[in-house]
Amino acid sequence: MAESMGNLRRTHGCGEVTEPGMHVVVGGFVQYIRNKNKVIFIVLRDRSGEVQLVFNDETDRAIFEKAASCKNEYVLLVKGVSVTRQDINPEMKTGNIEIIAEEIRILAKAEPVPFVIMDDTNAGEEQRLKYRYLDLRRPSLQKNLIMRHKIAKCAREYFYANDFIEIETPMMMKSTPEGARDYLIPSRVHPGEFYALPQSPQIYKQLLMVAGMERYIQIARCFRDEDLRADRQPEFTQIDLEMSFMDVEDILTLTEGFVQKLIKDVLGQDVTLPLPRLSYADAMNRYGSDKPDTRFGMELQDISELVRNSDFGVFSGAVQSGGSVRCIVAKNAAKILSRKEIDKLTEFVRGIGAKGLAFIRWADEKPTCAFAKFFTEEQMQNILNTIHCEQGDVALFVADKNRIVLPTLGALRLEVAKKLDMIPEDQLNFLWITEFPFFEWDEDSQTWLAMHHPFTMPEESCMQYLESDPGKVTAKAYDLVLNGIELSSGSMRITDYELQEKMFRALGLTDEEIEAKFGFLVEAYHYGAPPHGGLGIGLDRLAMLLCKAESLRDVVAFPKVKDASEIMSQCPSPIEKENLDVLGIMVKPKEE
RNA sequence: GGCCUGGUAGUUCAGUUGGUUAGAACGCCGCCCUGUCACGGCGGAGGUCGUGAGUUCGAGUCUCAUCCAGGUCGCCA
Repeated sequence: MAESMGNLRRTHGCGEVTEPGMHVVVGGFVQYIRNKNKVIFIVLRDRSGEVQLVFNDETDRAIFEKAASCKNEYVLLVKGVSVTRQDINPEMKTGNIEIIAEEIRILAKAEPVPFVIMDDTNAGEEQRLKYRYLDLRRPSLQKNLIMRHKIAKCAREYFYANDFIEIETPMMMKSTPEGARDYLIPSRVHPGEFYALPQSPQIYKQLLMVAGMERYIQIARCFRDEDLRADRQPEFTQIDLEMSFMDVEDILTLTEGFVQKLIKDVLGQDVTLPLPRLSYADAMNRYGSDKPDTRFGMELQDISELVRNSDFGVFSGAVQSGGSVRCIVAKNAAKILSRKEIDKLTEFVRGIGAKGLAFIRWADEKPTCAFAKFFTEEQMQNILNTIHCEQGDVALFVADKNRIVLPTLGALRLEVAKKLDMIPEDQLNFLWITEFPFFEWDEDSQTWLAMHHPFTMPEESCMQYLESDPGKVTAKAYDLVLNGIELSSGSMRITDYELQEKMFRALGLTDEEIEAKFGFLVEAYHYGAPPHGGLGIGLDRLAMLLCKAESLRDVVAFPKVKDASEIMSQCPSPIEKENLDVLGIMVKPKEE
C-alpha cells in the first residue's frame, strides 16, 4: 500500500537544493538507486532537477529498510537536511550536496518502465509515444514544454501590453472548402450536415475587426486534415493576431518587437531590428525558395544568357522556350561531392521533378564536365568566371522552366549544405518575405488561385492588372521565416466589399458560390470596417526552432503520428453503430 | 496514393554463403558489497525473429503478399 503525504509538504524542488544546511522536504520520482548494502544512494528527480538522498547506519533502521525497498520511478516524499558530500559530482547541478533523510514516504510504487527515463534514452519513437506520459518525464521534453509555455506567456505579455485583448473564436464552424481539407464534426440535430474544425480563426478574427474590437490575440488551435511531416501536425497552435487602423509597416514593426522580446526573454539573446526583408521574387531568384535559409550562402546563379545559343540542346532548349539555366556552386566541395555523391544528388533532383543535373567538378587540375564538349574553351572559361567556380569547387546546373529550376535548386541548395555541414546551428536568421504574388496559376485546373487567401488585400499600385494580367498583381502579404522554416504568415485584408467581390470573380467564383461560401463575410463588410490586417505565428514551429528540436513531436505534449493517429490512446477509433445512426452516418465497409 | 528505410528478449541492437541449442548491452529477479554517482561483482529468468503464404532436406536469413513505424514526394488557400 502506498502511503499518504500526511502533513508533509514539499518545500523545495530537487534541483533547488544546492547548499549544505538546508532543512527540506523534496518529492519526486526515483531516478537511480545505488544500494551498497550498508549505504544506499537514491537520486530523486522532479521538474526542477535531481538531488541525491543518502541512507546509512546513522539512519533510522525502518527508514533505511524502506529506502532499500524502493525501485526506479517510485514516487517519494522525503524530509531531510542537506550536507556537503564526501566526493562532489561535477556533472550534477546539485552534485556538491546530498540529503540525509529523516523521514521517507513511498507515495506510489512503480512497475519497471519500458525504457529508461533519461535524456539520452535509446528508446524508439514508437515506444516513447505509446508511453508518452513516461517519455514526458525526461528532462529534455520537460524543458521543451516549459519553453513552449514561456513563448505563449511572452506573447501574451507583449501583446496585452500593446492593447490586444484575448478572445476565443468557435471550434465548431462553417466548412470552407478552399485550401486544406477540413476536419468535420457531424451534427445530430441536422443529420447529413457538418461543422468544421477551424483551419485557422481567419474569418472570425476579421469579423472581430468589423465588430470594432481593434486588437485581437488568441493562442488558437488549428486543424488541417492533410498528411503529416516532421514539421506538420494535423492540429497545431498559432499565436493568432489581427489589428485595426494599421498597415503593413505598422504590423511588421509591432511583430518585430515581439520577436526581439521573445528571443531576449527565452534565450537571453539580442535580435537587431529591423529584421531583414526580401521580396518574394528576390527570394525565389536568389534562394529558389519563398522561405530561404539565409544562414549560409551558395545562392543561385543564372547563366541563361551565356548558353542561350549553345549547341547543348538541354541548356539552349530550356532558355529558348522561356525557361532558364541556373546553378549553385559548392565551394571546396569536390572532395566530398564525389562522382557517386553527385549521382545521388541527381536522383534527389529527379525525385522532386527535375529531368536531371548537369555539373562541373573541379577536383584536379582541370574541371570534369560532361557538357564541356558543346562549348569552346573560351566559353567554358566565361561560364566558370561568371559563376566564380574555381579549383576545388563543384557547380550543379538545372535547366528547365523556371517553376522547375528554382524550387529544384532551392531544395538542392539545402541538401548540399547539409552534406557539407555548412549550416551554423546556433544562428537565428529571421527574414520577412514580402510582395507575394496575389495569384498562382494552377496547371491542373487551368485557373488562377489565390496564393494566400481570397481576403488578402492586393497592392494598391497593381489594381489595374486585376483583370488584364493577374500574374502581375502582388499582395499585401508577408511571411516571417526563421532558419528556412515558415514561422508566420499574414496579410492586410480587403475591407471594401466591392473589391472583395471583384477578387472572388477574378478567382473564378460565381455570384452563387460567393453567396453560399462567404455571403455572411461579404455582408459584414457592407456595414463598415476599419482597415485591418494580421498574422498567425506558428507556436509549435517556433518552439521547435528555439528548442533546437528535430521534430514538432518533441514540442507537442501528445502528438499524432504519420497517419494522424495517436499511438497512446489509439485514436481515431470505431464508433458504435447506434451512435452513427443518430448522426445519420453510414460507414462504407473496408474494401477487401 | 508513390518512393526510400526499418521491424529479432521489456528496451536498443548484432546475427556471416540458408545449417546444431538465435547473441550482447541496458532493464528485470536472486546473492555479495559502507561512499556510490549511468556504482561494481557473481548467478538467473526472459524469444511465435511483425503477420501470412511460398521456395528448400533445412528460413531470423531467399521470394511474394500484408500490417506497423520513420522519412520524403503528392497534398498543406
